[in-house]
Amino acid sequence: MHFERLIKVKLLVLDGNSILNRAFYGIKILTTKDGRFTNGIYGFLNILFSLRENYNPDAVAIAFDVKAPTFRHKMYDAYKGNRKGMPEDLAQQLPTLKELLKAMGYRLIECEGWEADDILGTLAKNCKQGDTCYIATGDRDSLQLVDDNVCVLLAAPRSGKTVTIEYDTEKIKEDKGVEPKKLIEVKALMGDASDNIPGVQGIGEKTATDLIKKYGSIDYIYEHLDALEMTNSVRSKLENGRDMAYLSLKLGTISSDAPIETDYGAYIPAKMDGQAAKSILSELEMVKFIERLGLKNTVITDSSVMDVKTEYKNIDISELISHVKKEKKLYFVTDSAFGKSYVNLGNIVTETEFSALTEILSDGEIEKYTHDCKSLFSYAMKNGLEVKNVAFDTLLAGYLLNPNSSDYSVSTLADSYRISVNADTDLPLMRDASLFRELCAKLDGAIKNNSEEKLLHEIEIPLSEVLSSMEIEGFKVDFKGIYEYGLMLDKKIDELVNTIFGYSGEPFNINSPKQLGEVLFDKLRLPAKKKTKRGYSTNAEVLESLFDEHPIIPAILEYRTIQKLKSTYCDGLLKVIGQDGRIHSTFQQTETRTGRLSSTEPNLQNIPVRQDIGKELRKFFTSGDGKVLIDADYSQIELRVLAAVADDKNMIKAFNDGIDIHAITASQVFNMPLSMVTPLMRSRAKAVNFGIVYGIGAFSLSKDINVPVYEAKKYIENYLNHYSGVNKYMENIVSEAKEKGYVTTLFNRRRYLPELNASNAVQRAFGERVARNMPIQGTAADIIKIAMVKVFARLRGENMKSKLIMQVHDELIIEAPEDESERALKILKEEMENAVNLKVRMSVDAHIGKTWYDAKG
DNA sequence: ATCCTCACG
DNA sequence: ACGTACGTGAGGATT
Repeated sequence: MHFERLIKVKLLVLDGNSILNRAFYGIKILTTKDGRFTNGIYGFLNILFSLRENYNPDAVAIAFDVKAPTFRHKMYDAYKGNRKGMPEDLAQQLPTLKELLKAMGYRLIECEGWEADDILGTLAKNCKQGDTCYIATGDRDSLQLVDDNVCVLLAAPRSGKTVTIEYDTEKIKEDKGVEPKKLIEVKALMGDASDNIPGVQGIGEKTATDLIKKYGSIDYIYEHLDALEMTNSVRSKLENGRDMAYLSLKLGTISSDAPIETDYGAYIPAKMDGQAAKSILSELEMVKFIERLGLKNTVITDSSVMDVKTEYKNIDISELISHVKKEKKLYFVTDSAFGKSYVNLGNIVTETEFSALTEILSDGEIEKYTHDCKSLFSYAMKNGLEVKNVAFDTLLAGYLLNPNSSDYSVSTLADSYRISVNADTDLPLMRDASLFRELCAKLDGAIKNNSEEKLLHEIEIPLSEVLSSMEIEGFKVDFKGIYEYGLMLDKKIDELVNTIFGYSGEPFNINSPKQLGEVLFDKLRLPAKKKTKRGYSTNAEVLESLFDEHPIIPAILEYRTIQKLKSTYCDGLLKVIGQDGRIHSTFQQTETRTGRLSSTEPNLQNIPVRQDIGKELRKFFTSGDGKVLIDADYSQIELRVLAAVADDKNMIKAFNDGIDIHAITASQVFNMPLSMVTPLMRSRAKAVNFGIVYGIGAFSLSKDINVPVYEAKKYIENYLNHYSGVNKYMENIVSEAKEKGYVTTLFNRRRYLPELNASNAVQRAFGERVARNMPIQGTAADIIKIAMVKVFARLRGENMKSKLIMQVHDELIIEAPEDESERALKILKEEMENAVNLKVRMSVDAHIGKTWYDAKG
């Protein structure tokens, strides 16, 4: 007896393997800290979630292939060898994905002897009147399944992301010119190389579509071949290709009789097993999805700030303070919540409360546990307070534990380090507090485990205070000067635009690489050298190679330079000058994967210097009245670090003897006495030195210094022969990285390198270069950070008014009252040179000037 | 949101 | 056959 279902069901069927494949190739690389690949799962979930949102299915079926191939696929294989298997990086992800989907309540379909598309076919075929079947797949083959109730959602890569395009009967007719059912007939005639469908030799898409449109089917065509109207050439191709046409038809037709449950009601999702799903997602470090499934810990988030504030009103401040004093610990999350003892700074209003806080913050006996101590230091500094004894910081710790991450919020850290809420209190605030305490303990353990305690407590935490001071001090600039410089640039831009339009014969947007490409390479017929995803490449390298080909090229190059100066620097900087006439950049301490700082809003670490016209800008970066700037930079810090970490005797000696390192390198690479080294040779050797630090390849070096690849290769070989310590280091560091999964700096800063396990050779090579470079760039970053902490302490300790105001990776700037300047310079140089004690001595050049332009020396 | 380009070390 | 040196941030165009 069969009862018709009363409720009509919208069923979403996913071709699991195909979607996973699309997702995998759509996302570059994504792994957990220990190097497990997760990009396929990540992309799959993104697609699944977006389908759920867009189509709101009542039921979901997810089909996966089971190894044993079907008859149809056996024929494939017989016809054209083995089909490509799944890459190892992806195959590893499959079992976890399945487990997760089950935990989410979905029913998976795996049917011995049947592939996923046959399952799709069967479910499509069984779509009952009134039901709707959506088929999500990346395989165009499935388009043949479309009918009035069946719609295919084709996943396709579109500019880096995977989007789904909806195909119903109309859309297919429009696109392909035939009904969905006829698609397979067309394909049987035209073939499909990517699917190993042979088709009829010599029949292409156009002819195939026309034939099927006219005659309806392959059967009909072959039954009436002699009588049908067509050219003799097509007729004879069809005659010769008869067997292939029928074979192709078989190969391309998706089965619809897989032995599976076909009642859509059976695929209505079960209740999610939240615990299981959450545990899998935490292992995958996919906090975003934990949130999307509503499984997130209820921790300190923006919404809970309100709770804190309302509850705070009932707290007796003096009780709180005496408690903190007794415990000797203050858990402190700025503008959010505290630990067992908690205070919200936003609520500190009365005088007694304020002074009480002063007392606690500056009490060195009381340990402060923070998340983002830089903002605490800033708050204190702006209010004339001092913060002593920051004992732990979860933001900095999270960064040190994995600098590859991009989200170090308390809630995310809590989820990725598997902190669960101890729900023994009904006060949400207490729950947050205990969670934060547990997070501190957990991260502290992890830091110790990695031997990163010194890095955290002696470098990063003290550095936070230095950075907060630098941000607050800011850099004085000459508003009027920048403005007028901008007017001058505007005039030049006008002239250049006229010149360029004169050559192009028509106005166009020079800033648009697309339009520029069309003008240069279509209209003016200049030879295009390179292509990008979106069209012709018009970058400086390409334009320079065309420099003498057409007078428009030099004009465009100059336009680009000036336009950049105007928009990024003049307009950009004017926007961010404060009321005090100073620019207060933000120094990001948890941004880079190597341990460097970065600078934002504005970025003051990329103010022009290499070209004269841009360098002018530095004349507008000045010191306050009665003050000067002291600019000090390390000479070749990265090469010195290389010499030290590689323990290369030759290079160490060269540096310690004070020899020009690029010149001596040239004499080695070109095998001649130092006195015979020409400037050209020196500059090439310099490029080799740089290249070595970056993990060099002969190809890139040859491009950089304009010599043949074999020549570049020879230079590198000579180099590594002479600097044998460097050679050994480069080999060892890569094998060590492969073994451990990460590399470290001299001060134990760590970077994980999941790329080293990639099956893709390009990604692996990248991982190897990073393995060679990060310990060098990172150690240099450690060194200047140590110097900053020391300089800051000296200036403060000696009650000087001089202040650190800038860092540009190997360069520090102090703003000093004129009468302190010589002393400040001495301190700066001394602390920088003696920040660390390596076998290679560090050398610093320092200059005093009224502007950055002058002080740079 | 992502790409392209280009500024810096 | 393909891509091609490490690390950043910002503006403008395009999707």
